[in-house]
Amino acid sequence: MRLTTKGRFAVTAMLDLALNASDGPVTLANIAARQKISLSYLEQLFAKLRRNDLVASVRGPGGGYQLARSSDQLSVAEIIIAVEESIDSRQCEGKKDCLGEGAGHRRCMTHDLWESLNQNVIQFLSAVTLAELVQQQFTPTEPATKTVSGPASRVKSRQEDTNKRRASFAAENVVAS
Amino acid sequence: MRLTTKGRFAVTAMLDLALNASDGPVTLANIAARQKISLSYLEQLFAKLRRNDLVASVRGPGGGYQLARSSDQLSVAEIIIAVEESIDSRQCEGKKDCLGEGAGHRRCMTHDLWESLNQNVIQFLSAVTLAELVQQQFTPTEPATKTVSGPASRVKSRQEDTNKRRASFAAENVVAS
DNA sequence: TCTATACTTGAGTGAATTAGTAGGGTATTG
DNA sequence: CAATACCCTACTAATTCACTCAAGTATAGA
Repeated sequence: MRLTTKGRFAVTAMLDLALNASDGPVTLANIAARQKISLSYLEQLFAKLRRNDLVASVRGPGGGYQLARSSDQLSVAEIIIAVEESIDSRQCEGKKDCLGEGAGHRRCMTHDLWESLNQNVIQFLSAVTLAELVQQQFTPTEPATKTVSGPASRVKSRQEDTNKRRASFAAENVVAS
Repeated sequence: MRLTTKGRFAVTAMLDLALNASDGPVTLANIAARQKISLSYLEQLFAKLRRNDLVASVRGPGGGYQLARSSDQLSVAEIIIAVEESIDSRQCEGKKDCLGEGAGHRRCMTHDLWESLNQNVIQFLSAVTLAELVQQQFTPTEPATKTVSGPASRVKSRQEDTNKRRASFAAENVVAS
């Protein structure tokens, strides 16, 4: 999966935008200062966000950026895809198999697995809106296990079908920074 | 998320191992030939797989590798974590915030989101066993996954039934959008 | 024992990608 | 008309990836 600082900065910046929406357009300089992100880098990211109609710009003095839609209509997936230009893992190296939809063409053995994973991730991120992230800023939340609304929190409770080894394995491998 | 060719090759190789388990230990040279992966690279990967007790090695002539457990006790998550050593995205750059569990310590704004995503991915991959991948080799399946919901079409409804995850992988299931 | 087989390890490297910088523009408004 | 702030292109240092190379160690069968 492709998830770099680009994507994370973009989400952070959009969240900042949402949080400061009340005072008119927000300048990149402000975001840069608040979030400690380089201005030049932000400009790059916002160019893409704008091209994807996730933000609207206002030029001239007093200008800045605004969300293009209400925050509950903006998903994290959109933001990441906009700046990363594809959320996919780099595809199964397409040399011999796995290139296509060709009729009798054989896909590589694990093709479906990765595709399935991609869908899972996209679905997860599509279900998280900026509005939810905003909300979360006001509810400091105790330990992250109680996480944000989204598929994961439900998954947590329906774990009984997996055997214990795997369950505990997964749990202890979620490293907290 | 961290998912490179390392992880993909490892899963492919393990699958190859599972598929050829009947003829005794499988040599890396064979896997390399069948899967078109460099032998030296495979050796690196299998060193890690062995250290994590996912495979057992048999030395000497006629030797090779075997799965350490039955294929339905081996999850894809384990394999990937073994070779990638952590499945996390590179953490929220831990400079000032987001370093810890410190009592009143402030986490960066999107910390919970990424952690939640990680859990989701691990959960997903933990639920897929090698045995299931083996099974899938014998049921070619129609193009399982259709085009994913693009940025424009957002997923409104939450994923309700997480037990379907496995089914969505084996059979086909399109993201409702 | 001898030796071919096969696992095991560590170091090194070229190519690609990332994470930014630099330095110009262009549009708008007070 | 000048200050503000968006806009765009190109460049680069550092990191990471995806291997390769070389030198072992252990074992089984002749």
